[in-house]
Amino acid sequence: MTAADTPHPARDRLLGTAFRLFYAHGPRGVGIDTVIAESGVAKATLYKHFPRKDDLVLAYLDKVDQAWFGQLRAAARAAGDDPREQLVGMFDALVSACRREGFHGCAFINAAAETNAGSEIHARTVEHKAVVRAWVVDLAQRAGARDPQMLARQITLLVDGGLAAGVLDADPAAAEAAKQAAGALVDEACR
Amino acid sequence: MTAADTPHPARDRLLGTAFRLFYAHGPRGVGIDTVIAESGVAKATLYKHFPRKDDLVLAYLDKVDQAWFGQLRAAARAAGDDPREQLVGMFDALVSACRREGFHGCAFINAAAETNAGSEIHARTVEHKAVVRAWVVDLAQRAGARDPQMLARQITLLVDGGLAAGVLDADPAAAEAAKQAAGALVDEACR
DNA sequence: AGGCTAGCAGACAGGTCTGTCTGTCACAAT
DNA sequence: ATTGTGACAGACAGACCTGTCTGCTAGCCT
Repeated sequence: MTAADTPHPARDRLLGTAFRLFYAHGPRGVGIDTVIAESGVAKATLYKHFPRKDDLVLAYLDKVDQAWFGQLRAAARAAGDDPREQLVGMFDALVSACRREGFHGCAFINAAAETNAGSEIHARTVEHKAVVRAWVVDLAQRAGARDPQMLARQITLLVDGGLAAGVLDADPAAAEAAKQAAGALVDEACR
Repeated sequence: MTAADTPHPARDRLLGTAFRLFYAHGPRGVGIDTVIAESGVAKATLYKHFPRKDDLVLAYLDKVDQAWFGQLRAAARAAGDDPREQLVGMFDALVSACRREGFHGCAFINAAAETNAGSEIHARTVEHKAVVRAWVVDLAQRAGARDPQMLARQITLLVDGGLAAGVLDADPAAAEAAKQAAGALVDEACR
């Protein structure tokens, strides 16, 4: 077993390190030199896989998207089959995220905050939020909400608020409050 | 009338320019050279008033705090004397903020996103959010909420969510959804 | 055996950033 | 009139950041 485990071990190491560092300090707060030093990869190798730093940032955001969206769906699924329960249950992902060591809010919002609107990073963030909201709209429809668009917006607002609060102090109480609010709003919208 | 209008005209010009630039691009995205060029102030003058760049950033955040908190209170007051109405009315500040040209989310969250936890800027942000929440807790108490702490947290979550969404697309629909959600939560909490 | 690919190591250029320092000017108050 | 102060102008050092380039090593496939 030499190095055929994955097609590109160095690439994976880079992405893993970038994930950790970018999330902790923000993409702009981490230099390329730090990434290569901590991942033990040569600079030329990095630039072969990711020609510009932004390409690495975008790959990082894709990784975050998969991870976070996955957690959200898993938490919803764990709440049962009723879409109404799922809309509330997804907040368990927020609660556990707040408890996780090193939680620092939403990687997308943090990244978007330090880029000019119109950048690729900005666009990718908007896209991510749109995908999540579309999923919530679907849940809201199946839950029988009178105005699924409105309910979905309110739910995602609560999620984003909880994530934003997490940049400051990762207080699980805020996440619990969001969950309770979601419950009330879902009841209201389906009554 | 020479230059005795204000004690320090250059300082005011610096702060005004910093406010505009820091809010648009994030403190880390704006160099000192840009600030002095756009405000027409000498570098030495800047460093006399603000020994470190962070001091300028903190002064900027104080300015934001006054402005935003003022808008929030004004919107609440405009909604009438009933604390219940005020809890909902404050969201009009969010709605108009979203409509304003160049709206770019919450300056505090954006600033905090690009600093390591533990920095002065981070602390100032936490403080700001605590002050706002304390004010909302007071309103919730006077509104007769069963659990004022909980309601206040939910209201501030919605505000922060709306502000965070504003980093991406300043959609007034999100702010309106937040306002409606606040109404439902207030009703629920005071029933 | 020979060539190809992936990767390591590190120098280098060109730019930008913060913060310091020197020197000059204008005005106001003593 | 002289002295002090607030401000302007800009050079400078030292650090850091991105992205390029040159060499070298080791395994794999033909």
